[in-house]
Amino acid sequence: MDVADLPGVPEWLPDHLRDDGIEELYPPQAEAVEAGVTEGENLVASIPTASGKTLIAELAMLSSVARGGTALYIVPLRALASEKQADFEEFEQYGLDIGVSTGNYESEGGWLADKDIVVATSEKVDSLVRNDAPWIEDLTCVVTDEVHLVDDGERGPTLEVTLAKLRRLNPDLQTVALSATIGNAEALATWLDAGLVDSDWRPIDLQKGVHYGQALHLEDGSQQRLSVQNNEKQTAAIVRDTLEDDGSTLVFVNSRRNAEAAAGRLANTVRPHLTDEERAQLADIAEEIRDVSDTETSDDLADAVADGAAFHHAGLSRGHRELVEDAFRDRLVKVVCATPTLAAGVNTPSRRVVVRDWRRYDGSAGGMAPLSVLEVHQMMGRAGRPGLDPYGEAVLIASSHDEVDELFERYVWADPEPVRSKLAAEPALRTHILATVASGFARSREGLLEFLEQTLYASQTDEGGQLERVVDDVLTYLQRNDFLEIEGGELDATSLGHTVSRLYLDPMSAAEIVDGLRDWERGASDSTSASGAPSETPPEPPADSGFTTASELAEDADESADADRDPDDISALGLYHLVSRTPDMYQLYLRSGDREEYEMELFEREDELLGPTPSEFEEGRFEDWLSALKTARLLEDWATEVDEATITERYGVGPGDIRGKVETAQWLLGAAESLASEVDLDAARAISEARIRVEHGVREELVDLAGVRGVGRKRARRLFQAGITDRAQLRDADKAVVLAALRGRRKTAENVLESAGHRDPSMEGVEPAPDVSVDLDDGEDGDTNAESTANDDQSSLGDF
DNA sequence: GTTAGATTAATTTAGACAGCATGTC
DNA sequence: CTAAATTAATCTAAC
Repeated sequence: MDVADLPGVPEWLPDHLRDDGIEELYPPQAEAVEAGVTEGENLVASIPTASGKTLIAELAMLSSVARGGTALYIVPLRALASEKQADFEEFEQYGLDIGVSTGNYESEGGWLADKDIVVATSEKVDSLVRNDAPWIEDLTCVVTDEVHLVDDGERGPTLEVTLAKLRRLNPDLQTVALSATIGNAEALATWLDAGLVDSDWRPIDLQKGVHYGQALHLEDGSQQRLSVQNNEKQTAAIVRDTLEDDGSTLVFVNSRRNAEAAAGRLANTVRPHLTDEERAQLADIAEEIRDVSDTETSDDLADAVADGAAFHHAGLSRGHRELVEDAFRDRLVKVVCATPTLAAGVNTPSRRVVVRDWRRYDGSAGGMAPLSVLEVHQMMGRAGRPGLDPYGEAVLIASSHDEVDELFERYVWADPEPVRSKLAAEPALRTHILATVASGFARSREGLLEFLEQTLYASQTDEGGQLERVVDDVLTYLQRNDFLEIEGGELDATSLGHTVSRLYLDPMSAAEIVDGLRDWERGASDSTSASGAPSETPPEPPADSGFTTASELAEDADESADADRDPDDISALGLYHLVSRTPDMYQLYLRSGDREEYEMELFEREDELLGPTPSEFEEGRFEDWLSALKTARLLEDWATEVDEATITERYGVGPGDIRGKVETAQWLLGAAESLASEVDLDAARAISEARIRVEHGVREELVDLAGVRGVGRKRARRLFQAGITDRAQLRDADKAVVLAALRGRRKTAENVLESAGHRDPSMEGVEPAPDVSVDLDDGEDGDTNAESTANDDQSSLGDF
């Protein structure tokens, strides 16, 4: 189909596409147009990655906007949100306004209602619906990227429920859903009353194959000789073979450690193939990587990158990931060894893809479980860069002759599994039922069931029995914990329930937080193994309404516990532990030896924790309590300025993990603050301080300084040591002292003074004061070596 | 008694969304 | 219903 023949699109679009070198639509795109995407029709497109999904989305959104509407593009990852934003900003030259909204980033330039196209994560959309964002009703077109994720047990239900809500709020809404190739695309189409484009077409050829021995067996029956020399591994042989053809390779492995080890080994394979020019550029990138953070992970990565190899996993910080992705796209880095981060993440195509490990540890499966066909196909789909490579090849590695056949059967020739709704699970419904009632989508049990009829789950099952049972269990739970009231068949969210729903908390997290805080105020301190019934659910609040009531005061007398404790005495550790044991925080793994270590720690600091310690005989709960303590300790270390390298080593995590924990803690502490005032508990001040400290990673005395833009934990500490102890002093500070404290970096010093509001931030002609020491004496308590870091880079996590 | 090397046992294991309210002399 | 790659611990044999 010629781009000139597109019905319903803005008149500038054909020329714009031609400027991009697009004269003809790809076949699946043409099918989509024939099915009416540009004319407001619903559509499900189940097509391979890199076969032009983005253009289908753009055609739908642009034509909808041309008719005077507003479009929403839903993505599963924040990184994808910014990638799509960059794509769509091309249209700003035609007067379109693009907005982004995710948990940690909101695009500037005013209200989302003024935007023509908004990109957001599914959770953010859900949250906006819960908070009655008015522009939701103006939407005319919603595009969902990677809809096959409705199959995901944790996050799938959110997407499912959110789509159902959007469609219910606005029956005329055009719904376009983009999916990887899946087994049952027609089920999705039925659910969404949509036309279907289901195609395997790809713009460049993809050959799947299996390597074994000295040969690469391809799916078309042919074989390529691909010999393994001396001691090298199969993967190395494939990488070498690709390099000889001047191509790059993406290797998927099943653990972080494997990714790092493989990258280290493959560096030796790549090194001899680099030109001097490439070596020099790679050395620069390696330096940038070292500058991102001062940890072992960072060093290892830099070493590999200097040789043209890299690893990529969630333990890397954002900066690391971006440097690796960019260097790989620029073809400087020739091999990336990655965990699944790269399979689902941003677009990083490669000539060849190697799926080295096809089994991955899965606790719930009791060992190594084979990856799903869908997941392996997603990885393989990264092979072949449109316009750059003549073809793509995706290779599985077999270690025996039998395995060759098994891999062909299991993955090469296999169809992806059907997608199935995971909505009928209690944790998912706990959250979504509360939200559905709180935002008025349903006011009775029947209304609730009727609403749930509009989900994929309902369209995939015949008997509603299972769903009804779970709904009733959840309603009971929500009522018992005072999130919902049920009166004469009428459902109503309590004020607490409304707050919880708007804060986007799992009700169970909210219950844990409220109970913990209340427990502290009651001063119930005879905690050891005194917990009551060994039930999974947290203790119930009093049956009558309200929380701080006379009945509780009476309880105090009963227990003859300590007098009420001062909420200001709640320690940061106590609060970090409280939010860490919540289902919204994903826990750190307890390694061997950790158990004893944190049992000791628990013994010493039990008084600081909120709520009764579970008995050691309640295996699961006690373990959770300990691993929450480990997480809490990590957060406490961060908030006492312990060096990043020390933390990564002490807890066996990467710099990216610290960031993740800190971010989650920030969010949950913010929510805890709101909850505390909601239920009239007086802990807001203590919570707020703990939150700000973990946000900036500083001790109490630096909180003010670290609030200045451009000042993170390290610079704040240096300024403090130089005698500048707060923002006001910084504003009127002696420039020589500031410059010395910032290790003579003029530009940095100017920026800092400017954001502090200094009347004359210019550093021209200023010399660093000689008597200012700039050595960081890390915030260690002396139990481990505290090495001071050599560079001045900010490990502040708050850049966004 | 020491130590290099071999054998065995234990340990570890992917990823990542969300609140709120903005700032200045 | 299921594993594999490291790493730590232990053992062995030669000196």
